[in-house]
Amino acid sequence: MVDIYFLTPYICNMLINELSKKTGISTHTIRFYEKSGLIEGKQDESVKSNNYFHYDDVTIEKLEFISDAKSVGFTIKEIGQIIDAWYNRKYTKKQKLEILDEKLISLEQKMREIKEMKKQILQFKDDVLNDRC
Amino acid sequence: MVDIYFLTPYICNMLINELSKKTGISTHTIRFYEKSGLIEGKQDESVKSNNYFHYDDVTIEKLEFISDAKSVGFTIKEIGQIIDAWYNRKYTKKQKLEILDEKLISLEQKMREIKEMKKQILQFKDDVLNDRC
DNA sequence: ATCAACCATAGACTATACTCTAATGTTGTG
DNA sequence: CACAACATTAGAGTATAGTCTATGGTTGAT
Repeated sequence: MVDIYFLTPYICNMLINELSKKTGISTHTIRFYEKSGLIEGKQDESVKSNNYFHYDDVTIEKLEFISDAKSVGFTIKEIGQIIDAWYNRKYTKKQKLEILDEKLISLEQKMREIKEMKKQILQFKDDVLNDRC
Repeated sequence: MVDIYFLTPYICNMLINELSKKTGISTHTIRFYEKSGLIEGKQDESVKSNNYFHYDDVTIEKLEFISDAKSVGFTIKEIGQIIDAWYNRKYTKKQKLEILDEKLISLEQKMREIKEMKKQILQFKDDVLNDRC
């Protein structure tokens, strides 16, 4: 009997419920992300009795990346571009690097915006403390 | 004749079209923000022939703040809380400082998420450059 | 006085990102 | 072998944040 784990690229194989528990993202939302093309489960061809999707550890990483990205204002579409530039074969090497560089620039911009906001909120605090508002 | 500008807190008085041009935000969106309670124009009581709203320079600052905040993932509701904590009288001093501190913590969190994303995208670039994807 | 360029309100419409329900099938433990 | 706890798809419903249209009034330059 051959150990299947030597034959698959999957370190770990889980169904959607386990993936949901490990990431804190609901199964509904995970399915929504899958329909949106951000992640991808695999059906086991050798099992004919069901059509369950299996997910690996990379999917957990992707979902954590998606959570971070959404939290700082990236859209599903933008997140999809990043993931595709990393994982997908539909782009050339050059295109991938262009997309990733573009997103790095967005990140720098967001970082500046956060610093500006922080400065302003500290000023607001100062205004409140000194009864200027 | 008394100069009205000595009697008002307004440095500059403009109508919605000028405000739109100065901020790059459409008049529709500005009105939407006004309905949402983020900004507030003032009608000139002495003018009976129209009901035009007038905006001051602080409104420009607020709109720029809103743009930054939206860009890094804050919702209208959260932005409203910040602006109210700064400008509004409906909170006590203590409540205002609590809200502002809470938002500073959100900003720190977002900054961490951005740094994490940056690290990952740099890794993605490395993967692409070394044909690991 | 005319007319383009503005102003206002109300409400319909759209896109995004979920979130939930219904209907139905599968698995595994007592 | 029952049945709780899982799985699937399709599609409806919701919240958020605009975006647009219609209708009607005002302003200011010619």
